Order: sequence, then structure tokens, then C-alpha cells
Amino acid sequence: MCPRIVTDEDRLQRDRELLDTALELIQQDNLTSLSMDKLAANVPYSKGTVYNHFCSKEDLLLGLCNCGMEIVADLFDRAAGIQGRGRDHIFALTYAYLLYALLYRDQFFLHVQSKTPSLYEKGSPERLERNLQLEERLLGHVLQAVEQARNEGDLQLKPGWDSMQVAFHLWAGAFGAIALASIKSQAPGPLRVQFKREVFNQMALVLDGLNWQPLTDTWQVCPVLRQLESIYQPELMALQDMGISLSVPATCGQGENE
Amino acid sequence: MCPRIVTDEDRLQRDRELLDTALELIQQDNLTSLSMDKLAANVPYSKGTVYNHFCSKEDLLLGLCNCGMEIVADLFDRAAGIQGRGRDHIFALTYAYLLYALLYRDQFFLHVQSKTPSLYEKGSPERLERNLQLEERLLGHVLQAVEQARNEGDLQLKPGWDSMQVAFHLWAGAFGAIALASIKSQAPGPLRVQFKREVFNQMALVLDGLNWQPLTDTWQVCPVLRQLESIYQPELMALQDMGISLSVPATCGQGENE
DNA sequence: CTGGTTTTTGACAACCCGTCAAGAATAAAC
DNA sequence: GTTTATTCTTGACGGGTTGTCAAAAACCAG
Repeated sequence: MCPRIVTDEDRLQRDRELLDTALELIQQDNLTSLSMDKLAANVPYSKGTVYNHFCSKEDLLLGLCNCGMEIVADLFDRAAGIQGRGRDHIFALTYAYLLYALLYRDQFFLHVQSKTPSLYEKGSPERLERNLQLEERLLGHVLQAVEQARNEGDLQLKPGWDSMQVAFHLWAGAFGAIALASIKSQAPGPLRVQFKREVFNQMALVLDGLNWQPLTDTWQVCPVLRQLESIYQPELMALQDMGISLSVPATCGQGENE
Repeated sequence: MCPRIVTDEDRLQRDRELLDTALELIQQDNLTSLSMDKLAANVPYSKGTVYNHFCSKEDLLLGLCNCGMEIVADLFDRAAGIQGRGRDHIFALTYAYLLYALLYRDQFFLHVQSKTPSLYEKGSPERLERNLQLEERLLGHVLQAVEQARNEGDLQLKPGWDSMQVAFHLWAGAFGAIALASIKSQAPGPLRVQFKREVFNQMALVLDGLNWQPLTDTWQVCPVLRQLESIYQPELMALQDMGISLSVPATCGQGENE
């Protein structure tokens, strides 16, 4: 009578299949050259079926963004496992975020684009919902590190401040440094900075500005770095295959790191 | 025999005319809805002539971006006139940058977009050249404030650092805070921050992290703020017409600023 | 007025998004 | 095995986009 041919699992699996090929396409070319027609042509389904999964191109982009955020969430989950004080955890999260930006450039920038009206006004409710969930999850990791530092006495908030604000500023600092350094490092221009180093320097400035102990002068990067290089070995390998090395100087943030 | 009908002045004047109508169009609607066809329709020239001025849509966007950077350059020029120490000048530049981001949202984001390959690979050499010039001019203002602070003894660089790096981190901090706060304040999500306040807080953190004197605790925002509100009166009026008020708490950066 | 040159024009090809009537696929009912 | 009600898939289509280019218009010197 009324057969339900496509099960929910099928739907999800095909969602994934579409997203994966879309990712391949933007990796082969670039994000702007991605089109629904091209996606449909590189997939065993027709355009109509693609639109059955993503109500608009923006919805597809939102899906790609969510994909990326899941990757970050996974990286952050792993970062949470390291041993160290609050500052070490912030460093680990920054490291993970940078790793993500380097490995998945387009998706990194999609994250901020997903918050612009032109994108989220055309996304499906489910995908927007998921986007918020993921964002909360990511933010949760930062908040956790902030709380840890407060609990351990490493961070004393100025009156009128709360943990959320601190998390915001950490995020903004990392995002600003990565975004600016990322584009400056590949575009011509006056600012020729060592991309990766400056991201950690920026975080060092913000942390010191918060008077987050231990300050950069006395903080040791080596212990956490060794853990990170083991935790993120697969990602570092992938990065190496792309011709990028992510070596953080041992005196990170303290100058003399040429 | 071989008459040159269109003089260089004519060209420039029409460039400006095209850019102005393009700006009107994106102000009426939004940036994504801007098309070359629509521009040609709202201008006494045909599409072919428009393409005679801008070799691609990306070139037009680059032109709009440059327009915006000229506005910032003008704001920065005026900021340079204030009385105060290095830190006051940094505050003034931040204030100007925020003003720009609030008044010309699309162009603010175009500035970073202009550094992505999808844009600059399709821009005309002249416009790219001009883009670099403007960027250098803007950066020059930041560098000048940094040098001033160094000369006046307010800023001691850590070994291995130079003024350019400091300028980069100031820029990155301001950009990250404005970008993130701007999108968070209008999109749904967990981070509900007071947009404008946090931009100055972020700068305060970076400056304190640099140990840039006077530190936030002792620095007085009032003197420079009074100058800025006089210098930027036209812009503040325009902002008010848009329903936005840019009031900076007197205790900016020191907490207790509810 | 004429001829060589520059500039403008808008029809055009190629692409893009999103829709939707028509057709194919499905599983229950007979 | 056939019918039937329902769901799913398809690809042609309308309306939009960018960028091109032959033809037309504008121009000025002779």
C-alpha cells in the first residue's frame, strides 16, 4: 500500500556519500567551482535526488561545514585527553584548531560563513540545529579548559568577566590569527609572517593578557607538544603529504624562535 | 586617424560611477545579490562597457574592497591626529576599524575575501596593485603607533620580536573579535556577547599581553574617547541612523562594564 | 564628406540554481 | 501473476548568472 522504500539509514548513508564527493570536488578544484550540477554528475543520482537531500546549495555548504566541525570536535575530544594544566589544554585546542585550518582550509572558512544570513537563511532546520549542537560542543571544550584553570587557581577573572567571555576571546584570537596568517601567507602583501608560529604567539598574548598562569615566560611547551605529536600523528602525516610541516619552536611565545 | 575618445579622467570618473552604483545596490539588497547584469541595468552604460572597466565580477568586488580600504585609510588618517600615547593611538585605530566594520559590513568582510585565490586570481593587475598599496598604507598607521610606543618607552619588545609582528597581532586580534562578534551577534548560537565591548576587551588583552604601558588597570579611556567622538561625529551620526549606538564604557577592559 | 580608429552595444553561448510533471520502483492486496 | 496505491527518481525546463564578440555607432583628421 504505502511502502517506505528509503530507510533512514539509507538516507544518512547517501547524505554522507554526497558530502564525501562534494569534498572531493572542492579538494580537486576549489569551493567556488562546486555546483549542484557537477555534484550530481559525479554521483550515481540525479539532480532531483540531490535536492532531495539538500534543499539548496547553501544547505549543502552547511552540511560541509558541519562535516568539518565534526572533525574539529573529534580533534578536540582527543585534545581533552592530554595531561596538563589549563594552559596546556588551551594550547592543545589551539594546536588542533590550527591543524584543522591547515588540513581543511575551505571548511575552516565555511564555519564563519555559515553564520552569515546568506547561508543560514537558506539552510534546512535540521542542519542548522546540528550546526548549533556542534558549535556548543566545540565551545564546551574551551569552556572546560577555562573552568579547569579557574578551579586550579591559574586564572582569576577580573570582576565583571565570566568564563564564556574568556572562551570568546580565546576563540577570537585564534580565529583572527589563523585567518589573517592563512591568507597573508599565500597572498602577496606587506605582512610576511611565519604563519604557524604567530598563531601560538597570539594565544600567548591573550593568555598573558588574562594573567593566566603560568605566564609565557615560565610555561614549558615541550611536555604538551610531545603528547600532541603523538596524539595527532595521522593528521601530521597527512599534513606532511601536503608539503606542510607543523613544527612549533620549543621557546614558543618567548621570542628567539627563529 | 586614431582618436582617443575616452580620456583617463573619464575612465576614472566612470570607474567611480560604477563603483558608487554597485555600492548602492549592495546597500539596498546584499552583496550576493549583486550581479553584473543588474549593475549594467542601473547605469547608463551597457554590460560590455562595464566589462570594459572591470575584467570580471571578482575585479569589481576587488574595486569595492579598495573603496572600503580608502574609507578606512581616511578614518585612520584622522585617528592619527589625536593627542595621546601609543596605546591611545591603538585604541583610536581599533575604534576606527570597528566603526568601519559597523558602517560597511560587506566591505569589511571583502577585505579578507580579497586575499583568497578565488578573488585575487581574477582581479586586474592594476586593482591588485592598488590593493597592496592601500594595505601598506593601513598597516603603516599601526606600525607608526607601535614605533611611537617603543620610542616613548611604553613598549619593550621581547627578544626576537619586531614591530611588524606586533602590528600583525593587533590586527589579528581586532579582526578576529570584530568578525566573530559581528556574526555571533546576529546569528543564533551559544555565544551571546556584547558585540562592541568585546572588541576593545580583546585589544586590551593583547596589549596587556605585550606588556604595553600603561596597562589596562591604569589606562584612562576617557580622554581619547572624547577626542574620537568629536573626530568621528559624522560616522557616529550615520551609525545612529542605522539604529546602532557605539557607546564605550568608561572602564573599558577593566571589567565592571555592564 | 570620407576613412581609419576607438568605443559601445546587446545578442549569444555556457553555465548555474531550483522545480516539477512524468516515469520508474516498490510492496501489499487480490 | 497482476493490480494498485504510494514513494522515489529523473532530466528537461525557466529564469538567472558570467563573459564574449561581431556588428554598429561614435569619433576625429584630412
